Amino acid sequence: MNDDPGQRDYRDTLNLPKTAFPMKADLPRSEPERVRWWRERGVYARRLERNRGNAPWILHDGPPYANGNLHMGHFLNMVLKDVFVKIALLEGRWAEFVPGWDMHGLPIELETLKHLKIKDFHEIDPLELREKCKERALYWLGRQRETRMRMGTFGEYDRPYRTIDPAFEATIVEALAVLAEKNQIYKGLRATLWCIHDETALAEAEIEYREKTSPSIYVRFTASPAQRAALLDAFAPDCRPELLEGSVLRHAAHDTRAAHDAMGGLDADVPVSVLIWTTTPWTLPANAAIALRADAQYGLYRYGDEALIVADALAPQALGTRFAGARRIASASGAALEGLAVRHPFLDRDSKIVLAAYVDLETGTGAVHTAPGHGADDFETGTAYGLPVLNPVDARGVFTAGAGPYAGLHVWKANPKIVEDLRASGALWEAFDYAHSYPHCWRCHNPVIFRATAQWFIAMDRNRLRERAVEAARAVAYTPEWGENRLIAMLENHPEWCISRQRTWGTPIPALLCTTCCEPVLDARVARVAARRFRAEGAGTWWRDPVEAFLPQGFVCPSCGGTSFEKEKDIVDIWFESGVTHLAVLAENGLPWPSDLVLEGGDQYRGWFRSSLVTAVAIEGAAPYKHVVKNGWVNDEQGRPMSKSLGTGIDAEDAMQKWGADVLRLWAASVEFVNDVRFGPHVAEQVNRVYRNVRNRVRFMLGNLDDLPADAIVSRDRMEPIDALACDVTDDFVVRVKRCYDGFEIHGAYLLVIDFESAMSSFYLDALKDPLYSCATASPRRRSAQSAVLYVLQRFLTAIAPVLPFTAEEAWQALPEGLRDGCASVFDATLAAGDRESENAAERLALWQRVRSERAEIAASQGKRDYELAAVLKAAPGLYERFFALGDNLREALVVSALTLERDETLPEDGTARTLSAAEGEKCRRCWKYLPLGRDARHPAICEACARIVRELDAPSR
RNA sequence: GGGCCAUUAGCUCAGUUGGUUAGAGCGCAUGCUUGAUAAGCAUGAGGUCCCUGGUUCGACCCCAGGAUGGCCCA
Repeated sequence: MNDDPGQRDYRDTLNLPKTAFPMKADLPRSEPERVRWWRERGVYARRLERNRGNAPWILHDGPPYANGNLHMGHFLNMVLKDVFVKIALLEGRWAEFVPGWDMHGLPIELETLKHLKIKDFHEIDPLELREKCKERALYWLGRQRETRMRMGTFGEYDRPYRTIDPAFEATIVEALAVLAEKNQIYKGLRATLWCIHDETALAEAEIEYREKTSPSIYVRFTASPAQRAALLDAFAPDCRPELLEGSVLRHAAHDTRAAHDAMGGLDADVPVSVLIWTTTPWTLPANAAIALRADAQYGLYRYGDEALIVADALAPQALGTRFAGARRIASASGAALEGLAVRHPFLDRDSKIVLAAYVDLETGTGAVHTAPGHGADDFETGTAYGLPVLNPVDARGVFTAGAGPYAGLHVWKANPKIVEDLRASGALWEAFDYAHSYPHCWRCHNPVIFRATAQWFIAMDRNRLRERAVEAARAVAYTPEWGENRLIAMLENHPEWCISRQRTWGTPIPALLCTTCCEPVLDARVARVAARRFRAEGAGTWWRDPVEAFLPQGFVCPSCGGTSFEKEKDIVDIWFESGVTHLAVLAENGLPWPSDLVLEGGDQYRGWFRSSLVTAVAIEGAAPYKHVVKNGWVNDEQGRPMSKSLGTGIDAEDAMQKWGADVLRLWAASVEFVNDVRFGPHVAEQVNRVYRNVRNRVRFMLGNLDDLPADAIVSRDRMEPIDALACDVTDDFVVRVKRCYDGFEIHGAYLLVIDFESAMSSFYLDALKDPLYSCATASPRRRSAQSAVLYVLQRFLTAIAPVLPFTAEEAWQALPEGLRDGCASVFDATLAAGDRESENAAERLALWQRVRSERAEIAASQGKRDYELAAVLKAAPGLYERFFALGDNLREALVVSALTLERDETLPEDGTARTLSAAEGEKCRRCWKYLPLGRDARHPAICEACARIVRELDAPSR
């Protein structure tokens, strides 16, 4: 210890920050503890209970699929949902959140089969397979549930909804009953997307498009002699003069006789063919027609010893190198050729010439090979023209006897064989490999085929369902706004919804087959019996119990009156299951219907947003949600999609282990989530630094509140002017953050938070260090400052709590108990600005800004800094009054040792002028300001104010 | 091939109805501080606002075409 009073170290007489809130967060370790802490205390449940009775606000969870670990895409979506739920809770609304899981379906069934090392699912008893699938789904649900809670999300995790619950399965079947009653569901033969690997029909939402190389072939469909004559009759000779001989013909161009003359070179032995293009040779056995476009011009092209019919627009492309040697001798519109026919290239069958709107003039020949059994468009054309629906392919993709010489061959193996045969027979014009995007099964990733089978469909065009769905969609709000058009396009452009699947792991469609008349029966009464049984004992009863158990008293076949039935084996599409969560979850929990918000990735416009809307409109007559918010895709740091197969996917659990959930949650706020976003180690590190910023500033505030007794808190109207201003600024911050939150603008709130805390730190808190450190502990100046810091911190923590729940709670718990406003958790607090009169608020904020900019000017001045300076500040009259009212707070805020404020009428309105000079006196060893020192001989190195404080402290305690 | 979305500093993003010198945070460089210290403060460098045309007195902003990336659809 130094006895020289001039050398005394006054550090221990200051009020330096002190807090248990560590600078280093160690989130990966502390967060799981906090999750338990919240659960043990029932923080979410308590807050929800307190809000019950207030206005409800329900975010309805679209169920993630219970298969595999959660990745950053899940993280983004789940955290965003949680942020909105927490905002609503903090604003006092009844925001019960029931998380859910989609647990039936092919991926789990396939994974389970793989697990059991079973190749063909027909080999295992359905009930046994279902039991195994259930175990598997529950396993994944358990893991995902843990991960989801680890993210810091709140919700009813003890009673999530699960599509495998008996009550849920019953709801699904009840929904089918209602649809059956409303005549909204039917079984029909249609060309549906079919996976030959998984042996089931697929919905459009289960398709992904990938690159595939297919044989691209141009094939002649040659006319028989009689067909040839009819075709030539329909053609008019080309009237371009350079191709015609003699003006007479030009004038008689539309006379068929003249036409024949013009085609005089076409001897009877010159074959005439329609040239078609296809990339699916295997569908040729099912060809029934060739579709042309009514308004397109088709030319009859003479090449060598044959004549070919192709669309003029495509002739150069279709005829390729041989186009130059071809001569166009006649033309006809597509419409003129309707109803004619040519021969199938290898089967004893005609192929009829028909018209279809979808024939394009971009690729191919303008003459489209049409097989109603193997294409959706083809099927419609077939229906319109009464063409046979040929489907010579079985469930595994093997040709049946109907395919003639190709029976027994797998479709993909048949492709080269058919091409080879066509070449041998001379029907092939051209063949090459063609890379294009082709539909694949999104479960097994194999290419799918179109195959006509009998399936159950939701009839979109009965009862105006499609139109009503569009109308309902128009009544919904969207973020982004173009989501409305997107969703409506999905409703309008899609055919009937195929809801049946030929698998085991799902909810059975309670349909019967009448053994008398062989008609399928889906009857609401039967479905309701099934629903009752499902509710009581699960859907397994459909496989376990005899058909009689599902027949209502006196049930007979509606078609023939028969009384003998078999159960159908189809299960329902999982999109239908998740599409009725609004019925199973909202109603069953006593929550309002429709929900206020749904929030999913953009792929759900075609998925859950659509399926939910369709079932809701069909059953309830309205949309099941009020607002649709879409979040973007999570790509890697180069903007490329993350993919499991490329190993670029990032597991949410791993990321949380590395950076902590709060850092990642801050990332979610730092990006514009509506757009596609990027994530990777560099991005995470950047956000991590921002996080540390926030954390340290919170820590600083906590450090200065450690000794503030609750009864020393100064109310806002008795605070010093600058402190009251800080509260005003904080109120403004809260109001603006709330406005962002209420508009789902998390990123906007993030920007406000960054702006607010950095301004607070560099301006207010920085200037406040002197009063906080060097004023007497319990002095009015210091208590006022502390009270403002408390006010700022409480609001700040409440405002960031939705995004940074772990950190906000940790900081809240680090507050001295008396300073928590009676809130045991930050989630007991209310997100609201103070109730102070907002009168003159704008003026007060302007004053704050004005002081800030004066401070910035002084800080930027070269040479001297901080307390080395004394300032003379001249201000125009109006401003002078406002500055004057701040008293010594103005000097503090400008961080100078001395300030002279002068009124100057010559300055323009609101103008100021500064004169800076070296402060007189010497640096006080205690407060570091430059002041006259040594008035107290016992403390020669400190200023008078400090000396007074030190004397007080040095005095023997009473 | 079609529809939609995005493109502003190395990174994440602001940019009000078209109007002087396009901003913030992080990073980087330099300095200060060592009583927020693996922190805090200040200053600075860094931009062909994706490109090309057009409208306009004036365009990051409006229009047209194109490029790149993403999603969805065929």
